[in-house]
Amino acid sequence: MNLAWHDVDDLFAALGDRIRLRLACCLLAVPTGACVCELVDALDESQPNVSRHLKVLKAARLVEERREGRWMYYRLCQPDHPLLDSIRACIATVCRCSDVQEDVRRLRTRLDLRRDGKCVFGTAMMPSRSGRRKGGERRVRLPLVH
Amino acid sequence: MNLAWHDVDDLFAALGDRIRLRLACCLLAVPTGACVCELVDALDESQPNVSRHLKVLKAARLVEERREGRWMYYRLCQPDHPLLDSIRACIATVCRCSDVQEDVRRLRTRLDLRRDGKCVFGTAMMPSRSGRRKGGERRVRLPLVH
DNA sequence: TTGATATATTCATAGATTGGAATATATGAA
DNA sequence: TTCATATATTCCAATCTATGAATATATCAA
Repeated sequence: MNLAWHDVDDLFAALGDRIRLRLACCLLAVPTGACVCELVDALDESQPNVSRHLKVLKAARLVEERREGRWMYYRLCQPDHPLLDSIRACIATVCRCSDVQEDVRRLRTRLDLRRDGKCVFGTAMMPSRSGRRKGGERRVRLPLVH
Repeated sequence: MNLAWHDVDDLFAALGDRIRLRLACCLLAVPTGACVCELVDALDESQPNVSRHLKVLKAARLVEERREGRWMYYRLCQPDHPLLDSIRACIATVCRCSDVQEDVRRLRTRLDLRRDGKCVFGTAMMPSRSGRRKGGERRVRLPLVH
């Protein structure tokens, strides 16, 4: 199979951003996918920003999305090209060898809040590192029971 | 070994540009390195541009340089980290599966002009695809005999 | 020294990228 | 319908990136 230049450098450019690389590592750690608010809490970045960066990853065909009610789940695409296998190996190495471990740990904690394997909370359920959320108090919200 | 974010996304960003990816592929094909003018002819890009992009690759610690007389030879760094092995695998796949083959072919043709394994010509020894060089005629220059 | 030449850098500028703030959209529940 | 909420988008300003053109630097030869 022949790759267009267009696709190839977009692939690397997509990973050439800290936030997107962190997202990719998180998604590699959760093969079935994570929803936006879970990723927002894992990275402690704003929701619009996470959403934007996920869009870039999607445009590069690194991730795919599926809607489930109000939640959008993103996961890494299945590698359908040797290059994607190599890219995946890179992401795995970054996962192993960098401080992205913290993000993954926060993500796992967040995933513990799921009910029946599904996200039932919005964002702002995690203690913030950066004090981004004003007031600082954790919003208390009851889980939606389906 | 732990990687700083700084290093990691710079690495991907360095490859997130068409010209730099083409350069990386060319250098993978010539492990002992190629000089700037050979790469200029292989890619048919301007010398300042090739020089600039090589600088970015160097800053990302993907390539290293050595001077030999008037010529600067660039080559891929030896992988000293698992991530660099993975990155190399990516570049190799791109080499195999994309139209960078044309660049590598032109580079090999250019390398045939070497004497004793060293570059003895400047740029503009190759027929131009894009008609970038005004006049269009190939500059005739005698090789320097050392 | 002077001249030729391989490479690097500077300058200017067009275009792309980033991210905060605000807003829009989409879905589900009541 | 109306409200709540998960996600996406738009607007905007700041910043970064890419590249042509011109120039500077470095090396070698004479």
